[in-house]
Amino acid sequence: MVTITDISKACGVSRATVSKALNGASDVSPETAKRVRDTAASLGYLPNAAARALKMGRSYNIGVLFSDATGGGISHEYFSRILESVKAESERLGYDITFISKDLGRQSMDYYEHAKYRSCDGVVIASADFQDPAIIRLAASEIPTVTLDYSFDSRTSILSDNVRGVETLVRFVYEKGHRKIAFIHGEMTAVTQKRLASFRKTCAELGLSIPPEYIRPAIYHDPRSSGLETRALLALSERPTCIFYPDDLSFLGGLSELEKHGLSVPKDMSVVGYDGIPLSQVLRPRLSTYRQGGERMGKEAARLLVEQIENPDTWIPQQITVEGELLPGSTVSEIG
Amino acid sequence: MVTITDISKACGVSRATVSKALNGASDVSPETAKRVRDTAASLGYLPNAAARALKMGRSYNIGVLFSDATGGGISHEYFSRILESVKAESERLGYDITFISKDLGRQSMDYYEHAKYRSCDGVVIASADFQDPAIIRLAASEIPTVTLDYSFDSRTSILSDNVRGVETLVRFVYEKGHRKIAFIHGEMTAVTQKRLASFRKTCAELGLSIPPEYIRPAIYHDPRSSGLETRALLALSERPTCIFYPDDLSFLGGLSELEKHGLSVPKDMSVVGYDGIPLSQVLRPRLSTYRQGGERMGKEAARLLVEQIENPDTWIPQQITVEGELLPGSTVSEIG
DNA sequence: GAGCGCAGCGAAAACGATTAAGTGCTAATA
DNA sequence: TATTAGCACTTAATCGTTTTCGCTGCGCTC
Repeated sequence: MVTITDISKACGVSRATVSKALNGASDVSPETAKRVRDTAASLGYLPNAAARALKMGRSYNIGVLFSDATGGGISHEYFSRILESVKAESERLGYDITFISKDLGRQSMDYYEHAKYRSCDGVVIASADFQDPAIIRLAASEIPTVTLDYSFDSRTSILSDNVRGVETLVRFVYEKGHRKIAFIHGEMTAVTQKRLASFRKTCAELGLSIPPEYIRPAIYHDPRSSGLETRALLALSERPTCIFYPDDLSFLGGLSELEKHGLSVPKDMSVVGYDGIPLSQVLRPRLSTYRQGGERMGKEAARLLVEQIENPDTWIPQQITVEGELLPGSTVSEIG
Repeated sequence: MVTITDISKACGVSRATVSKALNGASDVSPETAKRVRDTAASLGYLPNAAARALKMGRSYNIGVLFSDATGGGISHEYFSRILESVKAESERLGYDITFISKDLGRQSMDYYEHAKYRSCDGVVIASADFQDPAIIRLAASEIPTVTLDYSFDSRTSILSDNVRGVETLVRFVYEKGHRKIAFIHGEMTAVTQKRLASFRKTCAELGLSIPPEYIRPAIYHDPRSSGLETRALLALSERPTCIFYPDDLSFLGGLSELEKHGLSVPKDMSVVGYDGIPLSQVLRPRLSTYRQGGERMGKEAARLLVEQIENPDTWIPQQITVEGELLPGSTVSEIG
């Protein structure tokens, strides 16, 4: 491994000067700087991130936290899109990313300890159980963090506009003439609460009274669970004309249940999804859904985290909401 | 930050002893060891990964390489499943994972340099253009590597059993009575070549002669492209009775094209996919496909990489093939 | 010619951990 | 009794960088 010392010997200057030259310090002559850079290149010098991190207390490494327990694992479209854009933007800004987890090997660490151990300059909390004390500890620590889809007090967060998304969808189906709208939702997280509240509020604004049995709990990304709720809805004496699903994938569970009952979409039943994953636009009929701005969210998360890392003193926590867009699709029929 | 020095002061022993006690070295008395561990715990000591890496030349960090250029980005089911299992297994074995890329910030590095810079103990090459000189350089370097779905000479690799997978599917549809089988394949990578060769070989073994126009190039994970090829197949004077798609997602493009022609699956046309992503088993009809053992592959990759890292001298490169399984589904009809 | 400022460079001390070599000490062996 | 062996610990060097503080000469001013 070629080090700064090798360069200093080859150039006949001190290690201090080499370091300064390589980092563009002002007190080294242009000629020396060039000579140093040239020999560094010809020797194939690479800085040593560990030594740097040790000395500077900065690792140029940011942690990403995906706790799969909540079912928000990497392999869900929405999260992998976020991960990909966090990665791309971080790298653009000169930071690597490392996954942060509980329990590394036989050492048991919590998230905060893990991040400290790797001296992460900051952490993106992408998907987690926000009630978990370990998450709360991390968010309350001195380590810069950005959370996605949840706001801790006086910390920076990026939010998908769930309120607006649901409102947009409700108004969309309302305008198509639907009045009996059912809402199948996921587990009761902060996100779900917002969506449900928005659903209720928008319905109220539109003068719709939604019977309680139209609002049904299911599980995100679980077609089986939403299939069961669909069946329950179909068993009602007064069936809805339109069903909201917790996400695009859940819709598929509903779809097969509808088909079992001989109902076709959208002729006999209108449906909408949520997320706008690529798949939803490849299906026939194209799903009516709301596309969350995952890549924008990931990019903003990385950007704000780095800004916070590099300006710790002047940093003011922000909550940014990233808008999505309605994908009209064709699973909502014009009625009445 | 509490360091080993703080502990040594609190305990009245030298830093060396603290280090040894914490790492379970033999030449420290049980009592001292306990005292050190206790004060370490009470002080909230955390080792510093950077200092460790610097001194030991081992970072307990493994690099993961996903170059999105090839379309094998993180957000495809198959790859995110692999990523997730690589992550889980690595963490179980005490290693963190960091993404390796070209170009970190304004520094331009190739993969090898990046891995060196972060002193990764090894790299999992999960998805990449294996012709890329930068990849070749990495694979030829002294850094332990494991590649997925590609074998470099005398390096360890994990392969999906593409040959067997395609053979299984061909025999499956053959037994259902199909004789006119079309094969839409993805870009001509090593994997594609294997699949195509297996298709040809199995057909030959079964005495089927496949007209050249039944074999059509498309693009992986691109429903549009496979839709076009489907259209071309339907335009033939002698249509196939069964179509192979490059992957499950591509099938959806074919499906919508078939529907446009008023053909229903599997009544008028049988189809099979590849990958066996969860979605494929939620669709109605359930897709007949071959499920690749992504999580097994990721797990094996991590396991073998760590084994290689920890036994560099006695390491013998291996090629492991991970079997998948047929998901019969119901998109292949019984004919003849 | 004394005094001053400045540009360019170097010496040396960190950062936090590991580890080879060495130091006393007690107890067992020859 | 002298030697050895082993235990439990310490000393000090080391990994590759960064950074503070000084030092040296040079040119300029008064």
